[in-house]
Amino acid sequence: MGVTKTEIFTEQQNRVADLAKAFAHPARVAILQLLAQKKACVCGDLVDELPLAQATVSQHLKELKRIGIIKGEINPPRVCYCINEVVWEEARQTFGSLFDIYVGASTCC
Amino acid sequence: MGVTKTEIFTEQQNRVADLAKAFAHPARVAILQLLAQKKACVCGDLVDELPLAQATVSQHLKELKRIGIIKGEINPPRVCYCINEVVWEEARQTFGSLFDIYVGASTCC
DNA sequence: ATTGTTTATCGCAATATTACAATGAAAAAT
DNA sequence: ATTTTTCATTGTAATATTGCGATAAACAAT
Repeated sequence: MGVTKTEIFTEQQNRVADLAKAFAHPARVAILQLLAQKKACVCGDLVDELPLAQATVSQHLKELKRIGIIKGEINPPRVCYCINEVVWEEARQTFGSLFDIYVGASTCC
Repeated sequence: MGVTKTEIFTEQQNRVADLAKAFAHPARVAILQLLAQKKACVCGDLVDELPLAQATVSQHLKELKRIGIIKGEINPPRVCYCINEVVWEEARQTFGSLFDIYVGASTCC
């Protein structure tokens, strides 16, 4: 039905899924790469760097802000975006330990 | 339009997005955790472990196979699933270097 | 007050995803 | 041959996502 049954999974599983969603679209990967590569905040010129309409970029930014992995600081008339260091580290840790639960050496297949 | 413009992004960005999709739904996270925790392949009892219908689980498995992160070996009447070690490592590397491009210490925000 | 600049939001259209019942397919077991 | 078991696929329904034009909002500068 397009409706995910979040209530039947653990908090951790839902959080992993949400963090993964931040990277689950090439446009958002591109945005995050742009933000991560700069030391300073990127003030709005994301639209110029991406082959997408301003409304579309704004929507992806909104989703990234919902997840928490970026921050937006209003600096009228611009808005400056940057990586949220805390959540970025949370994501690094989360995926790090996730990948570590598989130790390799399957006995079959 | 619900249609991602894959052609306007790099191969790498599209691959990251695809790998992230494997983890972008709590049911798939649960499946991957189950498979990763076992040494041996899991032969079909995934449906019993998950609060989802058999058809739904099968659909998620199909998506994970498309991405390549799991393998399915037919062993009639069962099918044994396991992590694809190569792609699992690819994902680990991919996300590892992705998280490393951000060095922290933003000068603003 | 008006204009210009920048970003967010709304509304719409199209496609994608999620979920499941029902059915089909494939092979072992009876 | 029929039944049973297991998994995939099909069909259907509902919700989510993606994309963009148009518009609104917020503020600076004139």
